[in-house]
Amino acid sequence: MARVTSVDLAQELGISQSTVSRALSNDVRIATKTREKVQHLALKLGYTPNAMARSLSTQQSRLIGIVMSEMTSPFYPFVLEKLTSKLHALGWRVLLFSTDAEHEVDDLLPLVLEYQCDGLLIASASLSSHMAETLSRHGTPVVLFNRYAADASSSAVCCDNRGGGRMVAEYLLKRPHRCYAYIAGRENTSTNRDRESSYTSRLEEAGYTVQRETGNFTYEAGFAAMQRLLARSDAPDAIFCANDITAIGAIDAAREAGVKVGTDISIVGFDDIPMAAWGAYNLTTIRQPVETMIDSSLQILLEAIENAPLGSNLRFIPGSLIERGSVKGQGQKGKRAKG
Amino acid sequence: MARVTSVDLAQELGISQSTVSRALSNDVRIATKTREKVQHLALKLGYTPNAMARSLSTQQSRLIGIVMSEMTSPFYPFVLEKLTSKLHALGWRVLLFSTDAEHEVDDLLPLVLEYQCDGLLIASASLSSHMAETLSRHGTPVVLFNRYAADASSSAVCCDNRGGGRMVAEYLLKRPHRCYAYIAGRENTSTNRDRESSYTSRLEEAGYTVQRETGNFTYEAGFAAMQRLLARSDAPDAIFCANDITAIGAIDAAREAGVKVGTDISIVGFDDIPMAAWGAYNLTTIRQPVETMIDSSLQILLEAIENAPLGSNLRFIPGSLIERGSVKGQGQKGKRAKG
DNA sequence: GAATCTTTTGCATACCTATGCAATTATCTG
DNA sequence: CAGATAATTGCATAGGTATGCAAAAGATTC
Repeated sequence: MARVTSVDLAQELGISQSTVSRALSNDVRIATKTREKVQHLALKLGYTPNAMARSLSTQQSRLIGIVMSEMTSPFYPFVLEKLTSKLHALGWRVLLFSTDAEHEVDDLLPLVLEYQCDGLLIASASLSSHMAETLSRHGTPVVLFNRYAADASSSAVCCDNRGGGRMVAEYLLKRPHRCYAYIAGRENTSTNRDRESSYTSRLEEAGYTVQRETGNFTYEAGFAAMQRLLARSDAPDAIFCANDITAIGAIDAAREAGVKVGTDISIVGFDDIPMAAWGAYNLTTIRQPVETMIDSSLQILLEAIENAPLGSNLRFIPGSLIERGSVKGQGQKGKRAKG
Repeated sequence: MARVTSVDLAQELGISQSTVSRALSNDVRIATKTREKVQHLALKLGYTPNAMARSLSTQQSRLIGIVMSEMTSPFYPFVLEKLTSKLHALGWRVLLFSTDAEHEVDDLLPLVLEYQCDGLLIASASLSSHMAETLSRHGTPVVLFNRYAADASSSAVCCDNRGGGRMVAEYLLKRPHRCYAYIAGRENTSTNRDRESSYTSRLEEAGYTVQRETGNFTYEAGFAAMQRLLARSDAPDAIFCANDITAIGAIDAAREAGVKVGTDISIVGFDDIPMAAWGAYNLTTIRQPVETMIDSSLQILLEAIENAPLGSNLRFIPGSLIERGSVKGQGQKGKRAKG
């Protein structure tokens, strides 16, 4: 029951604890023979180093805190999985925190700090500038994923949401549409703001006004918003949704109302979650460059941990438009379900 | 930059470190005045206790390891989110490990042990008996979620998959079906085995033989399996899929082939993920009692951490059949998309 | 074989908190 | 006010690892 420690190994072999420690970390100064003896015994006795003690001694926890808020939205589990497996491969461990609403992130931070995380990654949630400052005082680097701070005080990696919104506007403008709308995501997110403002301003540039319905990035909200749009006298025939889940809800609402998506009206999403490719939806959308975004975040974060903190680092990575069947005049593109 | 420690507080106030420690943990023995002084200064200087040092001292990490394998399958993010938020509320932190294939879980365990997790929760992955033994030697309680060990050596909480499979068989038998099939999940999972064997044996009891296609719990596999089934001369008209994602793939394949789901053929899933309720699929399925399963797991795990390890504890929680529109002769039940 | 250099090991301590026990101070009692 | 009890604080150490520096052992050279 009592775990075996490096001291136990030392006693058993009649050598000092420091030698054991060095032998186990393959220190060149230790004679090959001793090293082998130690490692052999360690294996035999099932020795496991105590990471807590090590952290205390080295002042490094090898722990990365990940704070994630929309864990059940299909986009983020993928991100989380990739992040953790990549971090593991690099010898880091992941301390996971989840939060529902945005404001709770601040309450979580003390816990992160208690565990001496060497770095922090915050996905789909933002950080008060006060907390950003606390972190920086502690010397804990932080990277925001798919959000950025208004004051650009923290590093962040985002999809180029503005570029994406503009791309959608231009794509829709090229096809025969009368009337445009946007179904929003949660209002206080940079993601929603950027997608909306770029889409809207591009359309206004072209002389259109854009209808708007509220939403919150969920299926149910998309469904309801679409029903409201369809009930209008000037119902739009080109709808850009804040994300794919919302768009899918909108499609289902349209179908239920007997409106043909891809023929009568156009719906475009954002994310390219797996469900967007599912046969029943076949959704035209902006694909977030997830892998690149993940790699970028990790690169920035780990870099900041290694070297001194080198100020904040903002990176926007362009997405790409994936043409499927939910926009008018696209022909039968992507009609087949994804293989 | 240098983090402020309890020693710093002590020096600043001209008292001993032990008094600071006790004051911060609200020890009754400390005079109210002193306690307030200490807590006030702690707040002012932004003192954060060092969890590593505490763990070392108390021999408790307050860390729960969660190992999860199918993080991108829609069922598990929900589980993960619930688990972490409930654990947080109870003052525990979550160390997250993800793994692709089953065999890798063993490789992960040393890492879990290094960080002195007080308990371990393994979801949708299983544990070699060798590793189960290692854990028990270290005195680390473990609970399996939705898997159980063949030798019942570890505690586990599962949906009653056998009951679920039987329920589906009986439900389908009551309606006009000619010919039955099963689209499998990953073969080496207890989940798949239990769902299949109970379904099949109940149907065989009723004098039917059951066709079978392989799969692996994914959309793509379900899609392909359905295509193969439809290509058969004796194509089945009642298909039970190992999980919802597979069933959704199957539905899309059927539609593409011009087969009407809920009219020409019946498809039933397992899990009741949110997508099952989406208008386009409207899938009849077995709902896993997730919340109950989660609460049960935590209860068993935390109990085992508190008290001595009290042997293994198996719990099977019954699911319930959710009638929607993907089975023949159901009428229009659940035709509306979920509100 | 002494002197020098190289290789290998050990000593001592830092890291930060919690806690048993002893010591000190304050409060009470008759 | 002495003596006893209660309240409060401090001392000392454990917990397990890493690491700077000194010491010891071994190898090399002339």
